[in-house]
Amino acid sequence: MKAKATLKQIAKELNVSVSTVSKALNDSPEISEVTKVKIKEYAKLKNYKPNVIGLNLKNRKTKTIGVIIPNILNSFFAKVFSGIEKVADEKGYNVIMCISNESSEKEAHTLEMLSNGTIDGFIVSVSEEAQKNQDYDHFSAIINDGTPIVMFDRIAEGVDCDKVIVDDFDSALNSTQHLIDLGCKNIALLSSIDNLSVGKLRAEGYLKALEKNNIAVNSNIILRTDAEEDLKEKIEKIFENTIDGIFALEENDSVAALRIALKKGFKVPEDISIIGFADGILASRRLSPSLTTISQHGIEIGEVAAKLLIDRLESKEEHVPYETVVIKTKLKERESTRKL
Amino acid sequence: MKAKATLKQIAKELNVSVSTVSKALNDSPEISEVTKVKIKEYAKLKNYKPNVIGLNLKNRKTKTIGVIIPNILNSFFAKVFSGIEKVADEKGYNVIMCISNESSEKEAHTLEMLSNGTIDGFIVSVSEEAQKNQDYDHFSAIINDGTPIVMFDRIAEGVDCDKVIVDDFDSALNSTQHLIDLGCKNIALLSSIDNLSVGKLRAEGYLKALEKNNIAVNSNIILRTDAEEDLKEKIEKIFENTIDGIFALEENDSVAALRIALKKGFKVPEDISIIGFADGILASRRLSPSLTTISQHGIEIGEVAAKLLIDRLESKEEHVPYETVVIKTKLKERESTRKL
DNA sequence: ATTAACCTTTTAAATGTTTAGAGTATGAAA
DNA sequence: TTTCATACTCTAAACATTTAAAAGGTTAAT
Repeated sequence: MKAKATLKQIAKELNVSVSTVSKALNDSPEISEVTKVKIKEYAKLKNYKPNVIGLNLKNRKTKTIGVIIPNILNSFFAKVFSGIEKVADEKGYNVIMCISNESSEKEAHTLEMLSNGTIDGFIVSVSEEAQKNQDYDHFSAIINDGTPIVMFDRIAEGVDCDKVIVDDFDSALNSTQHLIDLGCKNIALLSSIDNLSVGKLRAEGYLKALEKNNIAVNSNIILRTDAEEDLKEKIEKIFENTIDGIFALEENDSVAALRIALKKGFKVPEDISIIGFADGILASRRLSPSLTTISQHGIEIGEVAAKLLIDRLESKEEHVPYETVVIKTKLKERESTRKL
Repeated sequence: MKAKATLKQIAKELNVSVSTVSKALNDSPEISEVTKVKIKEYAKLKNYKPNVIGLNLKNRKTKTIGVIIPNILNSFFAKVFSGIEKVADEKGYNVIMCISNESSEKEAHTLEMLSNGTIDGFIVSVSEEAQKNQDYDHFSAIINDGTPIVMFDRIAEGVDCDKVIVDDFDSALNSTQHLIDLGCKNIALLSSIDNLSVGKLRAEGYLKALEKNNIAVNSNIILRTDAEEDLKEKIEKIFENTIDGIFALEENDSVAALRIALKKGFKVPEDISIIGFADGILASRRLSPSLTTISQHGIEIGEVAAKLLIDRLESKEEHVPYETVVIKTKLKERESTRKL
């Protein structure tokens, strides 16, 4: 492990001052051609690369953004991340990634840790715990300290910052309407994410669609929970009622519903049509029958979030107003719904 | 955006020197109780947090590790990453993540970028392109410069560094043997990753099992390719031969094989048994019938890799010999294979 | 009273970089 | 020959931190 070349070492070796070396390497007109050539050649020989930390200290920025997501194994978040990484890379930014594991405390801790110089700004999707407890003070504190945050998907209503969301309400409304248009009279709602802001919005969209079509709400075929356990049992209970349509707010819910429907001998889509939100890539489109899904454009969400953040970081203006970008979802019709 | 508190500002405000403040906050015995209390209180009031970059420059390390993986949408890599993140977090390290997108050039560029002070060490799974071209110089260069690298899964044979691998050869051997034990006489091999080191090793394991059991190699039922396109067509061609077992080297391959088998009217596992390597979480165990898989313990791989790297970073010894840790896979018997 | 010992604080250097400003030499113009 | 501009290089400060070493002051011991 040979010591890395620094300006200081080069300066000493060539009997010039550190600043001469710096200026020569930055091609300053103050330095004579002869000296420049000499220094540049020597630097190349020694494979000199400016030390990033020295630069960071000088510039008081790091060209690094911190991403905090609840869980990388959820492929929606993985997709968003890949969008972030793509844009960050294009603009010369690094990405530090932290997993909150849905813990409010780890979220807060990470914000604290990274905001003291390590990163220039954050992109965050709020942890379940923080959403449940409406515990958003750690975000406000960081923003007040001057570190910008962009939130996506799971956002904190009260916190003033840039946000990127999916049109959860509208797409739930439209999807439910789609089921109604297909002739479904008894549409079950399956939600295992009723603790999340997005879950609530989607459920509201469903209810709105029923209301618009003068369909009475049947609470026997509505499952709104936040527990992972007994999901199967709970869904099976829903099946004890008459249903001809299922609207699932999460990929897990729709996959589980499909399996149960098939097991109970229903024909999909002939007897029951199923539409579900799809976080992921793998499951839904590969099942038989493949699931009609509402795709959430995870990659695009990530790209937009990264652009918002970097634009703010590089803006000369002090007080750019905060933006909320809504990404439109798209209904991907597959085999689990009849054709109109 | 109020300016963040620094030692300098505190020192000025309290009319002491910067070093007094530093020492007081670090609880140095050199400083009197009175002064300590005064400084600590003021620092707390101003919410002083030491600037990490200043520290990094001083300590010449950043407590940050760089992870370079080919693709975060592949859930095997997502799993490994979550293992890395977990250990890193426990030991107080941050993780910068970069996606190589299977590009050798981006891989090299990332190594270059980050190795000049930003990170203390790397964890890498080699890009497809680099593996194809045996283009590993960028790794050696970084290691020579004194930045440690730990490679996992897709490793570079010639490069001297810590490695974490799965026992690809042995597990392919054992899985094929398992199919043979089940009575399969004509076991097809499906590989769409024949360009990767792991793909080659697994194929060799398959061949070795046939050899051991004196089963002639039938090249008509062996598919070794590195192209994603026409995978379905290629697999369908394999089905034109007599087969009663399928050994798939990648999740995609096994899922595709299952669908095709079912479509062609085969009963699984009665007519054909299927075993596949499983990178992911979602697909295989949810299909009907669910797939028997070789699970790769992605999270454990990540944990071990992170431990290896951090141990090396924090070791006082200069020349700790490099290690190669082999993680044992496990056959998860599900519905796509008969019971013995 | 002198000195040693001690306690507390400050100075200065170090990490690697940039850059404003000062300094020096050379050549030309007056 | 003096002066001035020009061309080049160097000094020093800045970013935020730590720490060895020096310095200042008090107390106690000889």
